[in-house]
Amino acid sequence: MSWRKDQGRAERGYHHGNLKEALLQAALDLISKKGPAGFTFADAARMAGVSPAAPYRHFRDRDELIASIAQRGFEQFESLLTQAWDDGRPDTVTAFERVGKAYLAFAREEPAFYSAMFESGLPVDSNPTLMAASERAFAIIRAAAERLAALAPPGMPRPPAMMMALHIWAMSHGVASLFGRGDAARRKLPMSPEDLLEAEVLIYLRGLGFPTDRRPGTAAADDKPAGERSGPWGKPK
Amino acid sequence: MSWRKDQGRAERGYHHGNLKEALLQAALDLISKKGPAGFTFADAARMAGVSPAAPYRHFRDRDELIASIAQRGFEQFESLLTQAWDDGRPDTVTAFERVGKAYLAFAREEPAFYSAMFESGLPVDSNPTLMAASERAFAIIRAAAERLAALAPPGMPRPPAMMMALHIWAMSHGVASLFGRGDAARRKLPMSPEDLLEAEVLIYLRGLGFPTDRRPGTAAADDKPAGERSGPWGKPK
DNA sequence: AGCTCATGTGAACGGCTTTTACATGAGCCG
DNA sequence: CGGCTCATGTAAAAGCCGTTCACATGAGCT
Repeated sequence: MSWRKDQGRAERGYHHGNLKEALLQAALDLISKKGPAGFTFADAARMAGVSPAAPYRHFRDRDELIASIAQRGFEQFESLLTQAWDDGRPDTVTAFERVGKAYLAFAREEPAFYSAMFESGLPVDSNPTLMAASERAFAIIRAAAERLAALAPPGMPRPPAMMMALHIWAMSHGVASLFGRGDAARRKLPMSPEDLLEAEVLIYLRGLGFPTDRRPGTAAADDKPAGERSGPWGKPK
Repeated sequence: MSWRKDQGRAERGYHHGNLKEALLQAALDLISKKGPAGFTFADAARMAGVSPAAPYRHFRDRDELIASIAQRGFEQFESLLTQAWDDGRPDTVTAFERVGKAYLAFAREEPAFYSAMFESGLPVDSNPTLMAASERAFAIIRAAAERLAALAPPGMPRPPAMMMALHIWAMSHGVASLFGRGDAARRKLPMSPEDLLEAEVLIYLRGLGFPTDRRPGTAAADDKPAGERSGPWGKPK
C-alpha cells in the first residue's frame, strides 16, 4: 500500500500524468486482490480513470502488462535476494538461510508480483528481457550456492553449485507455492512455512556434508556429536 | 476424436448421452492445450456439440467444472502414488524415490489434471470433497514418510514424519512447477527434472542420516572410500 | 501561431459467462 | 396407450471483457 506515488510532481505527462505507471499500480492492486486470472484490463483502466481503450497506448495487450509486472517483480526480487545474501555475511550458511527466508517473505508480502512471476501462465521466454530479469534473480541464488559449494568439506566430491541452486530454488518455490501464501486460503500446517523451509534447507545442507550447527527442526534438538556430521557416503577419516 | 455418439454403449442418457462426462473430457483436452486460464466453458460446450447454456445443467459454473477435474486429478494422483509406493517394496528408500518420480511423471503426463489441481487459482478449501481428495493423496506421501521415519538410525532424533512428508511434497512440487512441464516452454536445465529431484531427495534423506545407497542392497555397504560410490549427482571429478 | 505526434475517447465487434423462459423427450403410472 | 413430470437441452438476452479503429486533443517544438 505504501508506494512512492507521492512525488508525482516532476513527471506530469500528457493528459493523465503518466498513465503507464498508474496502470501498473492498479494492476498490482487488482492482482493482489483477485489473482492474476481475476485481473481485468478494463478494471485497471477504470481504476486509473481512463477509458478502456487507453491502456493500449502503453501495452500491446493484457499479457504485456502482466509481463511488465513480472519483470518488475523479478527486479525487486533480485534486489531483495541480494540484500538477504549480503555477500555471505556473517557466514555462508546463515546468509544462505536468510536467502531462503527472503524468498518466502517476498512470496508472502508481494503476492501480486509473485503470482505474476510464477503463476500467471505466460511463458517465461516470451519476452527476452523478462527472461533476462528472471535469470538475474536466479543468479543470486546461484552465486550463493557457488560460495557454499566452495566450502564443501574436503575429502568428498564437491556438489555442483548449479544443482544446489536449483534445489534450493525448487524447495523455496515449492514451500511458497503450496503453503506460503495467504492468511486464509491454503492448507494448514503444523509449523510456519518459514520454519518448514529452514528445516528443509538445513537437512539438505547436512546431506551435503556441511556443518550445520543449528538444529534442523523444532523437534530435533542439538542432535549429533561433531564427529558424526557427515553423511554415510563418505566419512572423514 | 468425436465425443458424439460413437460410443453406442448402454449408458445412453437423455438427449446427448451423458453430457457431463463429455464436458469433463473436453475440458481436459482444452486445459492441456491452452492451460486452465485459456479454457472456456463455451468451448467445452461447443466441443461436446451442445449449446453454451447446456453445461449449466451439470455444473453450477465454470469453477465447479474445474474443481471437478481437480478432484478427479487428485483421485488419479492418489492411485498413481499408491502404486508407486507399493507399500515400500522392495525397500523403503527405493520406493520413496519412486514416489517422487511418480509425482513428476504425473505432472508431465497429465498437465491438465496437474494445473487444475495446483495452478487453477481456485481455493483448495472451496469444495470440501475436493480438499478431502487432496488430503487422501497427500496421505500416501505421509504414510511413506512415516515408514521412512521409523527407519531412522538409532543415534539420531527421529524426524517428524509429517515434516518429512511436507518437505518431500514441496520438493516435488517445486521441481515439477518450475521445470517439470513441457517439451518447450520452461527454463533450461543441466539435467532432467527427474534426476534433479532424485538427487535432491537423496541428499535430503542423507541429511536425515538415512543410508542412501541407490542399489537395493544392504544399508551398510559403504566401507569403500568416499567418492568411489557416486553421490547423487554422479561421479565426482 | 501552427504543425505534429503521442495520448486519450467513443463506438463497435465478437466472444464469454450466466440467467431466464421455453421446448423436448424419457421414464413412470394408471 | 395416454398423460404426467422432471431432467435435460435450446434460444435469447444481459452484462462484461478484450481489442480495434476512426477521431479528438493538447504538449512541445519551430
